[in-house]
Amino acid sequence: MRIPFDLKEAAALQQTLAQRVALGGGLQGVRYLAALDASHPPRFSAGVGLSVAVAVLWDLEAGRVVEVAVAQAEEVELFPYVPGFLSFREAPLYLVALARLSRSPQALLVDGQGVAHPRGLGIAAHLGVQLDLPAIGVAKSLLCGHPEGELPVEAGACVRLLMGGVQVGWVYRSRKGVRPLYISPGHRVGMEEALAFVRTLPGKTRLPEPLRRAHLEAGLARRRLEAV
DNA sequence: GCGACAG
DNA sequence: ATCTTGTCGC
Repeated sequence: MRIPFDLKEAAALQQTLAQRVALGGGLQGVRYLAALDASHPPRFSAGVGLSVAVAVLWDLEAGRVVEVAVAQAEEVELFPYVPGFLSFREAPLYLVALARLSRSPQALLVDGQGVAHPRGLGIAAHLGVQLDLPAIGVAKSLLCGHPEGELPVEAGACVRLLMGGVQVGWVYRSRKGVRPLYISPGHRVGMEEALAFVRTLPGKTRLPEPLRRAHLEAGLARRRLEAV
């Protein structure tokens, strides 16, 4: 993956890649899913600190984690975090982690936005297009867009996420009373299908189990690597 | 110019 | 993203 020199070039690259995003299709037939999440060192640990990305291979049929692959890098070597350009910071690490899995996943579940992005290329869309795999973005907070109305407090409730009048994703209440999740297709999956798929995932907490596990593994791996 | 702003 | 125990609420 080519890392841009500046945001102007990065934005241009996103606009080009966004044209390759294919929206539509379901995930029937998919058994192995890769859940992606990353962990970065605290701000105040200026200078040194490792960033870690993990790819948790989840067996949808067995309903369990079958493998965990890790990729690391010095945080200072990574592209800085800038809202709207997250993929340039984390995607390179995800690509390494995915390559280390003994089996290739058939779809991706990424911690971040899919097409619910200023230029239509959130990290889930970027990875999906680059790997040509079905991908769905599951973000814990909103980057852009406006919820179409009030989201009911009940578990399972959802409202459309709009940008300029067009739907780019969903605001989804996974559990009763919890803050919503922002679901958007990344590549090779439809709007309805993306939400339907996330709803089929197991989990008793706000995040679907595969992503919750990825989040835990990323944090554990980072501290485990910095300890030595 | 002002507000918004994934991880 | 990360630092963090107990504690309030369903």
